[in-house]
Amino acid sequence: MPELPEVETIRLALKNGGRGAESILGHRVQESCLLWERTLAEPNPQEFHACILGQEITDVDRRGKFLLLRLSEDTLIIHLRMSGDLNVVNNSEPVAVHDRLWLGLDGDLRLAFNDTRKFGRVWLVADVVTVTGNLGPEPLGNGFTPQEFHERLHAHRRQLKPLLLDQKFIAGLGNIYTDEALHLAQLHPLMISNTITSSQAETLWSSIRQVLQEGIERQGASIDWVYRGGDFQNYFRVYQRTGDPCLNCGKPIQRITVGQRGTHYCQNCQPEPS
DNA sequence: ACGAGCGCCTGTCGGC
DNA sequence: TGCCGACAGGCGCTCG
Repeated sequence: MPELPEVETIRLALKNGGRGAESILGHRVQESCLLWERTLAEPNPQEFHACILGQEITDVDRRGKFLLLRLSEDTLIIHLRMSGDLNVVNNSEPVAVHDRLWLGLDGDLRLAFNDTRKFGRVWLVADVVTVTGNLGPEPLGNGFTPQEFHERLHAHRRQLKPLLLDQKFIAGLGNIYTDEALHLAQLHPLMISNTITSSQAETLWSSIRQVLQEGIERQGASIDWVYRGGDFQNYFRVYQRTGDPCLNCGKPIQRITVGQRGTHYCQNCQPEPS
């Protein structure tokens, strides 16, 4: 479910309070409970329990779609994958149906990792880079320039859509924001990356940043049965708008499958590559 | 180097 | 009503 803007929204809520809960900063882990074994990628459950007890949560960062909970000694890394979410509740509340891992914190709080589809993963590591080391540039970071982006596009000969979804190429984009960025840049999802001009690359660069910023400002998108509180879904240009009029030209939005992912675009505004 | 197919999981929705 | 397939915001793996 969550892409960069949704993960960022969750990060800010954990760090500063929000989404109906208080900040987890400064709280100490007093208890841990793993309810679905495969949720914990590293280390093993015994070591995880022994290591995390007593550590204080000092900060909450993000790298791509990974949440980084900085603890006194280690970092708790969380990837929400398709259906994951993090909830801060009073410890007296019952454990929720799809909670897979929860941490009891001092101050009567519980941080619960809820994940219906069980695709999410959690790591407790000393060195974050062992998990996030292969990620591409952070699209909203200062180091991400149009020139470097153009060079990176030309270093591959791949369709734009699967390339933008590749976290090693750029970190944080998922199916929604990729379709939105390509439509804003007026580039066809099947266009081959090394045929892009420098001005097209710059347009795509700014489109990616624009849709991600919009998503963050709207506190992410809420779709299906999972509700996040954001309302970016009301501002989609193409995603899940198959057959609806393009907001630019009025022609119906098309849906094709690219790399097993539903892909939405406008035939008129995003012409087929020759 | 690249794309296709599949596995991992649970839930919802539309068609019959 | 029930059943059944398609589909879902992700990603790692194998294979050709």
